[in-house]
Amino acid sequence: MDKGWGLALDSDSLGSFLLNKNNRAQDRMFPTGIQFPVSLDRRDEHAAPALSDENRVVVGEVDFFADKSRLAGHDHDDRDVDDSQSVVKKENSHGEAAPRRPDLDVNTKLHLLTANNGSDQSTVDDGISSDAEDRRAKAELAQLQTELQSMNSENQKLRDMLSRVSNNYSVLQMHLVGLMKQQQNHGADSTNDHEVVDGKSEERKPEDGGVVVPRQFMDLGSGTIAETKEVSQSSSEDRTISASPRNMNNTGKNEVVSFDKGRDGKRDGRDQESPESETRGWVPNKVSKLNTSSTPVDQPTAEATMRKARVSVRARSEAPMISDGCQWRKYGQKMAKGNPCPRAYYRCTMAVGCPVRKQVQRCAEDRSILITTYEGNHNHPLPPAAIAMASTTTAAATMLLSGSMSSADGLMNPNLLARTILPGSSSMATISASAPFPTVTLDLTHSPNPLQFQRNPSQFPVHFQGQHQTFGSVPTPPLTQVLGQALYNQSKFAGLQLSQEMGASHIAQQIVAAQPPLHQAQPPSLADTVSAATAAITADPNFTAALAAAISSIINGGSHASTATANNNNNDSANMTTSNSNSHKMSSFHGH
DNA sequence: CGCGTTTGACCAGCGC
DNA sequence: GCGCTGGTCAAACGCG
Repeated sequence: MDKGWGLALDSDSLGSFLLNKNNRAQDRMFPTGIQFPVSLDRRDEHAAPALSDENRVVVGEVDFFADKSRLAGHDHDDRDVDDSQSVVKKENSHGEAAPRRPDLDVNTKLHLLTANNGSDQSTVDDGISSDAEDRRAKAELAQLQTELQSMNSENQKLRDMLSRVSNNYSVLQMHLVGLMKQQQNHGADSTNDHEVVDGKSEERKPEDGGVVVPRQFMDLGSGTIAETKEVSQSSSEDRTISASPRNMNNTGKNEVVSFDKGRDGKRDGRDQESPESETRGWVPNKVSKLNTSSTPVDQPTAEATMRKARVSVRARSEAPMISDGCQWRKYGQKMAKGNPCPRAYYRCTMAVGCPVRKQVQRCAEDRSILITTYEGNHNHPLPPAAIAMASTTTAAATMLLSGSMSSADGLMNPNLLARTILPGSSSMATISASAPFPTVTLDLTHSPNPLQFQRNPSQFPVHFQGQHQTFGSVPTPPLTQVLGQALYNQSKFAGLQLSQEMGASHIAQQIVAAQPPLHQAQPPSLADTVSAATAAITADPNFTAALAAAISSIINGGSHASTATANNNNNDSANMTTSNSNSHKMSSFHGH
């Protein structure tokens, strides 16, 4: 993480900007001091505190067009100023601008992007107004009004959703504090009781990362999100639950069972006898005793459901396996149906009992594509770089999944979430309604031209159909595009409304631009943080899987950034193996 | 010798 | 009930 923070802002690439309901939404989202989880653990002076009132200007409820209109009122030396003004004037001429508020004047330096911004910029200043132009203008106005209404509707839904998420988060956070206090109280007679597996106490080694983090904390989300969902399990739940029978006893009741009770007697015996058994806490199939003592009896059901969520990364790689900063041990290989390439199974060995698994398989259609699927939450600290990167994406992932997690019908009503994340997105229906687990797929295999990358965010669809969610068609450089989506979601999470028509870098830049110049002298803002993260992340190939892991973390319930994993597509397994010569030593984190 | 991989066996879920 | 499939286990093996 020695990369510079510089973010090259290309003013020419600035797209439209929809600034909306900044603080108001933020206040609703994070009451009682809960901050927007975007702060990057960069341990860096540039790392901004989370989005907070102290660091944000109160922009208030700003109409999209009014906001853009404000651009005209500011002088700046950006070379796009004339175009922006032109557009603004035109928009004002339509009477769509909301009342201007001097205190909200923010010079975003944005080149406004509307459906017709490429052609109408000269139609105002020159004073020429033909009938054809009037008709076109009216049509545009109608279109814009429709879009505005749509956006407002989406915003409202989003705010409601975020409000629920925030409330849940607040409640669960307090619950966590209580649980941790309970754990401390029990610490004397049951040291590391949450780490006792099969009657054996796991050893926490400093090599894990220097910080001993209780698994309880690492599994925070698992439990908390499970709580939020425990009332909502239905038919799909049955599917998932049945897929995790080892969580249940033979009666199928939601009783908490210890690890060594989950499987049949034969397996139990093996697990108990095997010296490795304690390292095989395959959590998705086994319920932690931690939760036994700290959560409602029926929680394991929901938790088991959530743990089944997966994150899949599709990337082109000739290497047999992409290294991601974690240590993996192969424990199996199978021939999967419909694919001549074997599927390899790995488990994380960075810490004793880490439940994370991943599967690696080449795509049957294109064997240059390596599909890596992650499942589970790490129960150990990860390299700081991974944490930092994951922090950037956690909010996006939270937003990504908030609809599922915060509402009883989340998983059953994915369309709402789809509209929320990317309203209007209609392409690339990659769903597998039959998908056994909720899955987020990062498709990093597409390589459209750079212009598309810059200008066409439709290359970055997000889909929430069925229980399968996809970041699809991420172009080259894919990481930047992934970042763009993350930032897009993040911006929504923060109350900003950015145009879905923007490209990845646009979003990052506009988040930066959204920060009022007057506040530049203040401590790093969200924008600074994001821009810094943008610079670092877009240059860092580890980001991809960091995002994937972050999303996985959220899906599986771990809202903590440290659940993230970072991938580096450039390393092969040999490299990883070498770096893993010490089983307790973190593998090298390339690029940091 | 320790550690990781290979590989056949085993198990559970699911569909027919 | 049976077969298929995915996932995991663990002994055998290889490597440094």
